[in-house]
Amino acid sequence: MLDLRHIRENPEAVASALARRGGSIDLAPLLERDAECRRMASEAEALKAEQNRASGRIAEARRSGADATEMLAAMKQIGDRQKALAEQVKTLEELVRNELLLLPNLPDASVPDGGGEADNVELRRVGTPPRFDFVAKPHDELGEALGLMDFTRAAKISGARFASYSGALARMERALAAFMLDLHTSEHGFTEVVAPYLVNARAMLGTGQLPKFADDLFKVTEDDLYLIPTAEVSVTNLFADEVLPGEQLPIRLAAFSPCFRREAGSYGKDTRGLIRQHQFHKVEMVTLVRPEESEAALERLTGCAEAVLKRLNLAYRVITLCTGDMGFGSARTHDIEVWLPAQDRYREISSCTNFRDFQARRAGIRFKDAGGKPQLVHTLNGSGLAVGRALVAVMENYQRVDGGIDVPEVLQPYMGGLKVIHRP
RNA sequence: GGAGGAGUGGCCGAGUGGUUGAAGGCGGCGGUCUUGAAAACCGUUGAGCGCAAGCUCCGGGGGUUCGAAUCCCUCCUCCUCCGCCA
Repeated sequence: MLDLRHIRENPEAVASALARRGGSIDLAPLLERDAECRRMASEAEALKAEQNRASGRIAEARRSGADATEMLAAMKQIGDRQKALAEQVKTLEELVRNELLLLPNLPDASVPDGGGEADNVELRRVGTPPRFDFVAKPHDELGEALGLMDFTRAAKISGARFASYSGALARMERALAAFMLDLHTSEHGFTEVVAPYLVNARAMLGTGQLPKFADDLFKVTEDDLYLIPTAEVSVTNLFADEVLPGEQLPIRLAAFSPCFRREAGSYGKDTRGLIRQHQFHKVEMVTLVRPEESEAALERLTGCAEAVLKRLNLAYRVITLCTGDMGFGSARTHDIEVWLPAQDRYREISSCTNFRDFQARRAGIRFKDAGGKPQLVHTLNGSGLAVGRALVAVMENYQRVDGGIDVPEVLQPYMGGLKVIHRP
């Protein structure tokens, strides 16, 4: 959520920053409503003040045994007017807030302009894509040929975009997750955390999934809970409505969790294989920092995600998303894309974002600065990494001519020393 | 799921309709004392909105009243007992 005061004071700057994301947003109606709201609020406050003073006088009169009936009648009227006015203020405030909740974050000045994917800027390429002297197969073909991946049976019980895999592939999923968590906790200073997979609307609002993106979420209507699309939601909201002691920052948490996404509007995209599923696993890194540290924290976070790919010896590139391709709450995002031989291109495997105070304002996450004043933190998060897609990358990059899959060295200890996956 | 109890400031805890944003204690901060520290003593110490006056906030929402932390309704959370259960 944007700072309403900042919009009031810099309407043109905000409008032009928002325009960089594409589309056009007219802030005038919002500002008018806000001004109207504040006019009425100060009127209501004046009435309330009068009421409070009179209340004191009535109390005094009562004590001294004087007659207060006249005052009572007068106050009744003022009270009614005050109440009506206050109600209108509340309605207006809610309206303003609801509009505010629909505004995306302001892109950082350093973010490249652009309308979509094509305008993203590549920062660096790391590693060399492997060369095969045979035609590289897609992971789903490899998996099914190995008899370890089954989309048909998964569809039987859950429909499209669900998968089942077994044996060494299932174990590799677990190995990848464990490897990632171990790396982040032992070398990158993250603390591992388990948090709820079902959360309430307040949490979804805090990180920005609601109210705008309800269609992307699975909802359990019976209990008014949502399945998390990423652990970012539960982990970040762990600190909602808190004022953290300044010395606790930075907070770095890593969480493994399943993620659930309806993928509404992605019909026909990535219909084969594990790339785009309704349910997948991800290790998520969440960082809470002081405002002046968030820029550096984004680079650090990106580096932590990259470290996983380096250890797995997978080729990747890092790109900065342009204004038109960034997520709703993002001020600046780096995507990491891993090389997929069968697709002959890089595909997203991690997204690292600096939200600045956008989420903190929605969720109410603050810290006490040196002066003892509560101030909004900056929040960041990044995939470290998407486990399903990491499995895809390993399968495709480590495939053998015989249809087997070599197990990356760093994963072997997690797989009982297994070096090659063959058809059982 | 059933029965009962409770939700007050960073924490503990008083407060059952009238200057109570809220006694007291702990903790924090500042000071006195001390070579220094501890102890003791004194002072100070919530947040949001507003240029300010001022207004709001005692789990959330609603109601009664001139006036509510205090009364009523409702929801949520926690605790105890019973039931069920990975």
